[in-house]
Amino acid sequence: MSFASVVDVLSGEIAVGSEITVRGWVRTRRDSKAGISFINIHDGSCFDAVQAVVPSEVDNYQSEVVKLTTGCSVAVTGTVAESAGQGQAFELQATKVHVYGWVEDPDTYPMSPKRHSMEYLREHAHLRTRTNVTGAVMRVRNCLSQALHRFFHEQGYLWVSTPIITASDAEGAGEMFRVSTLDMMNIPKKDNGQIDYAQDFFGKEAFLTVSGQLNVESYACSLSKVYTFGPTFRAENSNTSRHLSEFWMVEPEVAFADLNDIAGLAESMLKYAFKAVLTERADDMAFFQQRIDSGVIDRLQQVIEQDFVHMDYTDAVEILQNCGKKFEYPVAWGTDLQSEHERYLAEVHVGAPIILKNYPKDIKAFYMRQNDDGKTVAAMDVLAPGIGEIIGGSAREERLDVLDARLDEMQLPKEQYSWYRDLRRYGTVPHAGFGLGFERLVTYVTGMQNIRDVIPFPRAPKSADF
RNA sequence: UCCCCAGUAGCUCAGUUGGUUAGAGCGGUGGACUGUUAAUCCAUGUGUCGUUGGUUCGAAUCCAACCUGGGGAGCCA
Repeated sequence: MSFASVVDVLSGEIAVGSEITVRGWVRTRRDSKAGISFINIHDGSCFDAVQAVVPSEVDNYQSEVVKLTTGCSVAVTGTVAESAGQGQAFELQATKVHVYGWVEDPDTYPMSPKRHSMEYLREHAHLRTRTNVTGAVMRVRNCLSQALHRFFHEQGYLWVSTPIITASDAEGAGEMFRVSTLDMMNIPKKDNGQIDYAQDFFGKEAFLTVSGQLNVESYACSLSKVYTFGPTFRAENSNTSRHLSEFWMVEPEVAFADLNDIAGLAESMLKYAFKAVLTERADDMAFFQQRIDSGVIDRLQQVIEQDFVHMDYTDAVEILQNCGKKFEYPVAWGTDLQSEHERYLAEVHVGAPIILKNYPKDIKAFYMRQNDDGKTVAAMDVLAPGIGEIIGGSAREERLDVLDARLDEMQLPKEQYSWYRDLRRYGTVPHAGFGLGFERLVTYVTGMQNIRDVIPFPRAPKSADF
């Protein structure tokens, strides 16, 4: 007798007639007065639960088996058999049922076998892991994560773990969380009344990172092809279905690459990940298609088959101005595109992900490489229908004189970027990279509406429970 | 942070032009039936009506503030 996962039983990997033990949680129990009970057991190894057929001859049938409710944890021993009923190819003919843990009060067990709203599940984030939807999301999330690592590994990229704590408050990508061990009730002050950060843990102000990009550029300028994949923090007071205070980001950075190179990288990376999900998590994707978003599989299939549409910002502005649609905000060259504009381009004009390139320099970050026209920078955004920006990237300014001029123009302190400038002083090379919001990718792939439902324990303004 | 909406049973919601005893479905429980599978059928219980304050003879209902959640916007990934 050996232990087996539900997936091993249902996939037919275990020979009919084998005696095994399956361990997991009860999803439903149905009794037949003919003297048997059907118990569906899930263990997270796949979407479906395995059906255990328990005859009344089992020792604890009356005392325990018929009292099992949704959520109880059990080990069921029996033989694998071809199912006599509809709905599954294989099942478990039980000879022994061991109960690990009961559900205190079935009436108030939060994950009762009925439809729950996503908001309700979020408020029970420690138990929503038992549900179909959260299980499916987490398996797809894992699949995407593994696929991305595999993709970069196969392409010869090194995974570089950039620091989560940073002393630079000038990364320029948003509000940051402070990291400090100072006693908040007794903050040390300098003579001039300002806080004396010299007494803090790092001897200076420290924060949680908003991006690994600047750090990983240093590794790209020596190891050539690198990427980061780790948590990122934004203290923005963003209350939307596509923002988190703590999220994961994938940031490849490539030496000797230009904007078109990384646009191509983004495209092949996404296609690789989508293919992996469709082949490896067909069971979960079928569920999303059926219950969450009826177009989700076709959409991924189309993205895989079609070439991404590339468009210059300047051309996009022209299309928006001439499309005849009335927007709440006017479209003008030099201003950032609004959500409604991005949505029109991705959802109506193209109907698929679109790569927008070469934005006006004044609305983009200091490190983006200036184009020869003097007006634009080599930046790109990948916009996905329904979500908006899923990837943002650029060629990096590798010319020290141009970078310095830009720092001056934006009144950024050069001292704080001394090590970043060194990369341009010593053997500089053209390089480029982008950042992929991992949870936004999971949202797109699953068809889920809210980003808070595709990360195990979401952190957002006024929300850090569990 | 701004705009809009919501908060009533374990869950999803209905109700209320202010007035005695607060409603349904699902879930739970008990039973019937059945190789069942979101089973079906019968029976059955459940409520500080988000919090605090105000108006009133009387508030779950009207008003105010606050809290929480949702949708949209901004910021971005």
